[in-house]
Amino acid sequence: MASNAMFATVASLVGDPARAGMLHALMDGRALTASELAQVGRVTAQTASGHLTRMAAVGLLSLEKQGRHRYYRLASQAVAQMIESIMQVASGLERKRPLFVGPRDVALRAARTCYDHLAGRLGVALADALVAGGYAELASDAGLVTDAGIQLLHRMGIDVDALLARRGKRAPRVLCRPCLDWSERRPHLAGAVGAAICAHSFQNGWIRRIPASRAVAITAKGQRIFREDFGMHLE
Amino acid sequence: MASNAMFATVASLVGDPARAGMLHALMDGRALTASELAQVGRVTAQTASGHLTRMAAVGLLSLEKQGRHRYYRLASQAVAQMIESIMQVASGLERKRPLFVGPRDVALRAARTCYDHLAGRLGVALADALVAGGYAELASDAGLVTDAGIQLLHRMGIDVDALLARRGKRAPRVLCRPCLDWSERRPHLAGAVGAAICAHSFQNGWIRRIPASRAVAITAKGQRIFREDFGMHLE
DNA sequence: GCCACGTTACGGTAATTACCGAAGCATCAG
DNA sequence: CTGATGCTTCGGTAATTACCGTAACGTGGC
Repeated sequence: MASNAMFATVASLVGDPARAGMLHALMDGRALTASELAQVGRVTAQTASGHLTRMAAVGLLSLEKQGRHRYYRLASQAVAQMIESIMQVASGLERKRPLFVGPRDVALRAARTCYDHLAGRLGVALADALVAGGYAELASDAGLVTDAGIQLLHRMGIDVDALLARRGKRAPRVLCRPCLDWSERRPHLAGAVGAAICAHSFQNGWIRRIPASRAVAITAKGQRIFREDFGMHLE
Repeated sequence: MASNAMFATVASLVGDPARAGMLHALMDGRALTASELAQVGRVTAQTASGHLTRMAAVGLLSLEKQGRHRYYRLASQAVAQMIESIMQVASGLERKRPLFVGPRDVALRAARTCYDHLAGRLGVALADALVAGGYAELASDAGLVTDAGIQLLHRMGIDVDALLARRGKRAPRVLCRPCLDWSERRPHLAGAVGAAICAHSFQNGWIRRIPASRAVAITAKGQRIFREDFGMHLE
């Protein structure tokens, strides 16, 4: 098969520790500058520049010039899903050896973004609450939002119909993708619906980003809404 | 984060051309001997042995000794999904340059297995037929089998209820996972239901494996059943 | 016992590649 | 213009690692 070479190229690019760190940092879906990425990759600016150029040339990253800054981001959702699935395997394999949890990990495990949706205990709790309330059904393979769920989201200000219309065809049911959480080992809500909820949570100030991290903090307002409107149990 | 090292290790293992070829060959879900894998990786037996030992040590592969043969297979479905997602990215990036299609690719594009389910034009046609007949609904994120679909599968001899019971909880609906086909660029049926259909197709002689390849051939019996019972359009 | 076969362990070699220092561009501020 | 900042290009070095030849180790057949 012809694509075998490109397959190895892609995996090989991801396989370098410095580049892996950069990609990891980009998993929150934001665009970062070359300097920031050099920092998270723990290499000098020159080395980082080379890495970034290569990844952009192949198409893993997309580049946006802005003044004297160069913002790199993941090129597509497919790339994010690929990284997610590798993390999935890696965390599964690592579980066999003793695992130290640093202080930064604590925040990450509590709540973080996974490219475009919520993950960590927050993400899992959200998924659990939606399932418990009959708003969604979630299996390991796939999930769907029930009519009650569509109404709930609409009340919260998320127009699911517009979401579907934007994606072309109007499906008879609102389907969503489950994403197995690497820290909680439980599925949470991904896909278009998960992304919409995450974006809406940021816009309305329910959560905010913790600087220099993929972790997010839940605001007081968010605490109330998640608890009262979604029926979530945030320990 | 601690798992960054393992993340890079995993991706790095997949990133070597020889190992990539081996993993690619293992994507049909079968177990292959070290010699066979050396052949597909285009390396000598000694080199292959080293590769295989490393991948098994990390946990990407599982090993089964049988007489003087050593059978290696993908360690888990998670590994298969990871490879699938990398192929996804790789084929998307490669599409930009002219692509020559070898004679072996023709068979692969027509019908092949993707770890545990059907892919290629056969897989896509199956998915299309199920959707067209109202037996399934398939979005890019997720999919589900309708009641009519459950009945159809039951008539064909696939007990969906048993399938769900085996997976623990009985979900209110039969959900399934869509898998974007790298050759057809269209979703086909994966997940538990996809795997069951594939296994059943082999057992009942609707399809058979083409030796030394992930490609499968559709038997005369299969042609008839796919066409008449499933309503598929095989070009 | 023997031989054939599949597989693994141990050398040395060759190629790849990540890395940084120094220097060169580009952009913005003054 | 001058300086400062962000980023890239170039050159040389060091480390990693894939590879194979040879040899040894198991297993099964005779």
